[in-house]
Amino acid sequence: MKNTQATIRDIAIKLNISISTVSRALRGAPDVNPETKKAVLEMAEKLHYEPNRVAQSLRIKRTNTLGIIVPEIALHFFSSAISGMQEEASHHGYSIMICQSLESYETEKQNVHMLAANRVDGMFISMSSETKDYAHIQQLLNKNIPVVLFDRVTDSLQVAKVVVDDHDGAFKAVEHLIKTGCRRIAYIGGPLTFYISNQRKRGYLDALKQYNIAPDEELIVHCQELHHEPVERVKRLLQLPPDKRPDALFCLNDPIALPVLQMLKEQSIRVPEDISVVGFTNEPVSGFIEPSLTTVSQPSHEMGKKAIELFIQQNQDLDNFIPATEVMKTTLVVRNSTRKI
Amino acid sequence: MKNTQATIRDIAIKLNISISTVSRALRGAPDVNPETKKAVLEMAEKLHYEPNRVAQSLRIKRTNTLGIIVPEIALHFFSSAISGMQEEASHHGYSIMICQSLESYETEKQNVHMLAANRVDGMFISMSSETKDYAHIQQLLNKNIPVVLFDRVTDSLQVAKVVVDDHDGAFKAVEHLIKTGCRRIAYIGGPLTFYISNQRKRGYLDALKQYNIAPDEELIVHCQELHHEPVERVKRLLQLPPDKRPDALFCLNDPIALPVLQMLKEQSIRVPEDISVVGFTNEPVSGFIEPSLTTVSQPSHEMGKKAIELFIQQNQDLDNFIPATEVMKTTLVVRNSTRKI
DNA sequence: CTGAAAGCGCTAACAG
DNA sequence: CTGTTAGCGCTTTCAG
Repeated sequence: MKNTQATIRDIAIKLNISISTVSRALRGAPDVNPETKKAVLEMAEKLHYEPNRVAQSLRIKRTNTLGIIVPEIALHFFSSAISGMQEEASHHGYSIMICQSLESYETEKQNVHMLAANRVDGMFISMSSETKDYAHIQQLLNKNIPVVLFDRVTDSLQVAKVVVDDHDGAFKAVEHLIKTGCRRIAYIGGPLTFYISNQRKRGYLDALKQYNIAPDEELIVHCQELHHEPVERVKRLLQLPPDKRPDALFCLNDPIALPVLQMLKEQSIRVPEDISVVGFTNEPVSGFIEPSLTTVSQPSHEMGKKAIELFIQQNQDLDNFIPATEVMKTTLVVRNSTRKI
Repeated sequence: MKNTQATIRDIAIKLNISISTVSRALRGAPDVNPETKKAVLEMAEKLHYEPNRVAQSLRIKRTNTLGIIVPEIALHFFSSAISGMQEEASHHGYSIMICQSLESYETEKQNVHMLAANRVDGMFISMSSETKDYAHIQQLLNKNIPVVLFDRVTDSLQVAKVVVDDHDGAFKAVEHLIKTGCRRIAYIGGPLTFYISNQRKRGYLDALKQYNIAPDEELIVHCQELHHEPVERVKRLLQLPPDKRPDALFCLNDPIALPVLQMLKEQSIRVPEDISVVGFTNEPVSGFIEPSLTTVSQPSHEMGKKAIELFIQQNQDLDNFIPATEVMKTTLVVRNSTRKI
């Protein structure tokens, strides 16, 4: 009593016709007698027939399934991007399979293998902060499996990408800090190998330069780990002598800025009077925290949709395909963690 | 140049042995010459062989894939539950496929069909608020596809379930309101057919009863739609004459309570001085909003893990399996949207 | 320890 | 318009 699932064979036998006719009828092929077709459809309904996509996939060498790898499903930026992908994918008849790397390079590699073994038709990857070797992804390309990177990307790979203009977003954020009177602006970033962190750092440095503020190495922090280290590093910055101390913090992202804000509150350091704080991403929490967080907003849902669109385009014209990088605009959302102009 | 993927056949030919031997070696079967095995493994590595799970699945009639259907991926409760399922599933060698119903019954049905067509080994469903007919799920059971319902469940189906003690959570929430001096407590719920809404309503009514407060039908609201309607309905409640007006709102969940809180702020109605508000779920935002929201916390990540565990158990002992309902404990999180005792 | 052969459920020529 | 046939890549008897 295991697999009670009906097959086209069952339908064929019941109707005393061949399985190929059933197959054709089911798929709505043009050259099939309307009566036969009707009979097949009715019998399928009656037997609760459900096409076996596994068998189909094996035969047609396509699974109509897309694989997604993100660092952490539960982070709003990613769940929102996934949601966008899911919607767009289902419009095009694709199912999605999801993995999380939990910011581990090894897990990410395993995820890639698992999805490859499942023969997904394409992979959508936002890389772990640990990842600095891209052989596992290059291998997919060698096997002609389309890859779209989003948000957490790298220059080392010739593939379609969906990113925001990190440099521009960071520039606008830091410019805002400068315009509101901050001069000793610290950058709280991620690992040195972390692409988006470096892009945002470049934007930070360029803004300083434009306003003739000399960067101070002491105020540029690279965290290896993003959960606990940032708060500790900021604490250390606050212990610098008064003239060395930062008067603003530009954080790699909101998940870093929020606990920092929390810590400042605990230490009774006033924001923005004593120190300004800016994040990146615009998590839903950020608008509600007290003081609300000034941040750079990324269109997560749209980025997800766009990633799928890029894949669809690429598939339509496989031969002369040039990997496109879609750069989406960020918006500076000014709230209360920075001073008024 | 399409599928450059190596197969066991390729390995067999290169090594001049039979494909069955390759298959055995790859799966680490016991009865295979260590030398042959070594050669096979090396050749597999060399050819970047990746087992074809599609073919495997067709043959062994198991896909090692689990299907998940939630109303909305981007809601924190669900993305957190999914994250828990993903982790637990991958421990047991399962991949996961994800769909969202977007609170639509029709979409939910399509999702079920799609996952069934993909021959997932089990389905994990949190039903849409629209769903009041369960034939689509009953059909899965008839086909011996294990189903685990979580959070959004129903009594009408004999399946494994993971829920929180909604009645108890609601009771505690309302009891807290009463103890802090509220007497005209409104319940802002979902559709009459929405199981969890009714459970929470029961908890609400029982708390009133226990404290000898007569329920007032006027204060019990059932919203058909959960995005805009609740705020409108609360506005109407506030227009009641002073002696009829509620002094507290117990909301079905945080996604309802938060916009309500926002609206009260806009209307300069003080919380909790003029009116207390309690939610359910404990979204991350809820602790940060001003005033922070008193709510009932659900262990979303753990619920996800538990759902997978239930499925694994069920699979180990298919014959004498009795569908278990796992009831998890909620915690009342007292914050600033309710008065102090 | 290894090979031959059958078949999972379906599609796609090809022939009528 | 319909049936026959040959696989897709893999596992699994059954013989050696």
